[in-house]
Amino acid sequence: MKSGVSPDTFPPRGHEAKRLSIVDAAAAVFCREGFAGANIDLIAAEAGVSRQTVYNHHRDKERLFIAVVRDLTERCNAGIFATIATFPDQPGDIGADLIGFAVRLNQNCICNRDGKFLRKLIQTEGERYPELFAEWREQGPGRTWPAIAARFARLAYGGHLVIDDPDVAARQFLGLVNAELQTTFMLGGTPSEDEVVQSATNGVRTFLRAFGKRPSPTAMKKHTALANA
Amino acid sequence: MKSGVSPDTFPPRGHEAKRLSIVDAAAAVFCREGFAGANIDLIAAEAGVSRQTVYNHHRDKERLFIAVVRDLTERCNAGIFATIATFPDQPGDIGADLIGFAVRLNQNCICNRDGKFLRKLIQTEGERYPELFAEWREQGPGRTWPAIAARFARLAYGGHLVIDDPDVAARQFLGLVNAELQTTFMLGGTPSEDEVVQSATNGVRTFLRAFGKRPSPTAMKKHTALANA
DNA sequence: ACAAATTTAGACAGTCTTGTCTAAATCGTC
DNA sequence: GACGATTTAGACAAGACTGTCTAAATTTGT
Repeated sequence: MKSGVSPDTFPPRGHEAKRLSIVDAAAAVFCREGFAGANIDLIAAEAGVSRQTVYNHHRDKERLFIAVVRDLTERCNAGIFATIATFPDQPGDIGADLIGFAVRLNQNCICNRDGKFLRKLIQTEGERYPELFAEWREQGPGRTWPAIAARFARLAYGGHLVIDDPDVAARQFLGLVNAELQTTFMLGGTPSEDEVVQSATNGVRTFLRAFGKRPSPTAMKKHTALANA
Repeated sequence: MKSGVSPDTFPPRGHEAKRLSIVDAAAAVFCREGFAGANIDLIAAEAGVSRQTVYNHHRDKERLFIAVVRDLTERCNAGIFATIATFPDQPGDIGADLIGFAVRLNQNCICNRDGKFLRKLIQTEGERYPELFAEWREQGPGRTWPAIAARFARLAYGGHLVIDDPDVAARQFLGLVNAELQTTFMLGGTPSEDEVVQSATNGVRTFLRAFGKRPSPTAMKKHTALANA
């Protein structure tokens, strides 16, 4: 019974910071080296603590790994939902607004440190921990994709888009705005902001050609490329 | 100076089969366990040879790994180019033809054993061997994507599609027809044929809404969903 | 059937890693 | 300043893995 400021932390606090730095360092090392290649000594050194402290907070390597994935999933989900809250429900310029949303989603949730790490861990160790990653699937795409779909449904209901199946449209939106980043993602790289904007711009343009309300008269400079040779 | 039948293979042949089975087993184990977790004894056992034979063909673990990636890249590229040769240059029903092409590409090149293994190795170990995977990038996406783009350019030139930038269209085509398979790919799974067909069908429908010649009168049952409540 | 090359099984040294243990040092709080 | 809890450094046993070596067995071509 301490001063009651933080009700649910057994050890006082201040080394909760240590727990955090351990999980952070572990995420980085697990990503770089893979689960088997990750070295507890290295994690401890990178976290700035002794090896024993690592074993003190997390009983063994496997539990540490699970804590890392849980932590990343939680933070990434929070970021994604925060970004979904910025979805343009009543767009002015729907093209620019969707591009902005796509760029925010990429920069704040997918290309940032947490997103990059979580993606890599899922790809690398997903098959080794089926339940853990089933949990991620439910908590992650299982909740975020319908949330995005609901926003697109609302845009369609408001007459800004023509959409048959909002779930399909949401997945295709993500596929389109990330279409040019696939190779970079594959290799674990981080695309530059220019690349993100470029891919989002091209993706949204195509998305609106498919789902836009009509061939709206804004900026329709047609490059009818020699169609009748 | 042997009988000259196979000019560039030092050992006669017949244990070239062994070399193959070693590389094959190594691919499977490297994928399952990662580079650090892969065990040479296990690779030898899975290949049906002794450990010494593994060290005999490939000097050490790292060279074995490199041989695996080179081998997979080569075979996957061959498969992709073979499939690109079936691209519908003069489509009858362009929708059905593009769906067929997308399904072939997925089933024969991306979802098959080689494709799955190569993808996983790139994701898992890409950062550890920059030159090796730079080579893959050049030989793989660097050559296949322009080849697909050229086919789309031809369709546009023939008046079957309306495309500004064939490179962008090609990448977006791939993004769209794979939009519903992302989660499965992430976790290293193999989508069922139904899922592949479904994703391709939805993807091509959207692709043609964006790049199709016109709102062609075939099957336009509009679900105008309560737009004016 | 013979000879050369290849493969095999097993042992081996050296290295690395995990997880535990202990005693000293440090930190936070009263 | 003192007390309790936490952290630290280092040693340690047990096990796993790589890469080498040797001698016997097997395959291959002629």
